Amino acid sequence: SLVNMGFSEDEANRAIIRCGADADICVLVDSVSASRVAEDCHSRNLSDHQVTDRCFNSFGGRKKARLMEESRKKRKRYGGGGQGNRPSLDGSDEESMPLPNPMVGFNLPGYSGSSVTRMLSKLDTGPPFFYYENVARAPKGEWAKISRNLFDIQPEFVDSLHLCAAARKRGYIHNLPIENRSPLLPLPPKTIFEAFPHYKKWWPSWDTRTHLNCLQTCVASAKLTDRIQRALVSSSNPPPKSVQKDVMDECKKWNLIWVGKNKVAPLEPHEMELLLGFPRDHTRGVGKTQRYKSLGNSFQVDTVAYHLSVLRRMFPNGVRVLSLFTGIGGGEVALHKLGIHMRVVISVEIGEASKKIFRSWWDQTQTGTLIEIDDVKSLTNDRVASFISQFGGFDLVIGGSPCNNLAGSNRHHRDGLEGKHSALFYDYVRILNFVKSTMAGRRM
DNA sequence: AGTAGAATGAAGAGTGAG
DNA sequence: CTCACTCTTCATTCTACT
Repeated sequence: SLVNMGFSEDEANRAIIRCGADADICVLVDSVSASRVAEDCHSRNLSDHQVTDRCFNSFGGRKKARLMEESRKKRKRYGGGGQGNRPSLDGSDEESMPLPNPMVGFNLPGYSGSSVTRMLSKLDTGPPFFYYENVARAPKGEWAKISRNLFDIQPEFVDSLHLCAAARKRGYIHNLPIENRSPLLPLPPKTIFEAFPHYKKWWPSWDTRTHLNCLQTCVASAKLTDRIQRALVSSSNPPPKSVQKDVMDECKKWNLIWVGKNKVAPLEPHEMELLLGFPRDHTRGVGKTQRYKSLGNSFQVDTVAYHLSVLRRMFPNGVRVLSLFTGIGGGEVALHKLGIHMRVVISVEIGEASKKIFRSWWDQTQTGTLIEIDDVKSLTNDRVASFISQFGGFDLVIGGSPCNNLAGSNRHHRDGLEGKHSALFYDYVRILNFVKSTMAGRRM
């Protein structure tokens, strides 16, 4: 089982020796986790100054002054409560919801211990637990609006670049505990070269990227990469600064990698799967365009799994999940890789390709009950109520609502939360509130 | 009906000099 | 503090072509 969950045979054996052959799978996973974290800290202290700096030394000089200033503002905005969960009540302040720098959320593996504590009101702690996700850089004021609709809980902004080799700036609002989180193991490759060592030989010294930019839904055309290749072949080595700049601009814009002499190319779908924490070929079976699209719209599994890891101790017998906007199942893959059994998943997803991908993964890996629903609009409160009585409630309501009208890449209809697609957020709110009130009424 | 290619910037945040 | 500048961004729409 441990090997199937992605641990090495060696690690599994050591854990079994430590804990005994009849130990619970959760105990074994914890054991491997602990030893990996210990190892990771050890090696980092010796070699990785960059991370160490960010960890411990980033509060000096001007940065400190700025952070102090930030926290002053925050205290003012949040009424001096110190926990940062409740906005001020006067409503006179503008809707500022500053993004943290570095964007590491409440805490991340390898970034010292839990740096933040928070207190949630009893009304907010559930059941059920809920987990909401969307792009961090939404238009101004939109995250304040999202937060207002989700019990004024402060978003946790994380750039997955701190956990894997590609950037992914996202905001998460959830009512999960934030202490005693544990990362998915093995830890994902943290740099481009760790993820793709075989490309190192083609990587020019003047391309200093260590991380990729955000994986999006479209990729560069072969004609573009051809043009770049021709430009490089017909210039000196190394090329003049102007050519370098043009090439680098395209590489960053389109997330290109060096796959041959003077040859760049977009990531293959299976390489995106790797970066996002999915099993290889997870999205295989649909057209390439669909694979790119659904991967670009997906969770970064390791990031989500880190947040969800606290559920493992709380639900040793598995969880009942209401999964809205399931997509290719990033949340479910995270739970599975954490070793958390899914007794029930009600999955709402409208995309045919995504549904096919998710169903195929489920059939291969899961034994629980899966119920699929096409449209979130057709999941009426009555239907939710009948699911609640059928399964006795939900333990987790999870989903990232459509980002189309929030995302910076959208030139045409970046209309904010009220946009055609992104307005489905309010169905997430509707359903979550209904589940909460129904379960509270039945004292589940 | 589906795919590939190309064109379509603004918005915010961060940075560093002055 | 201002100001100029750099950087990044879960995308949409139209066209040409199988």
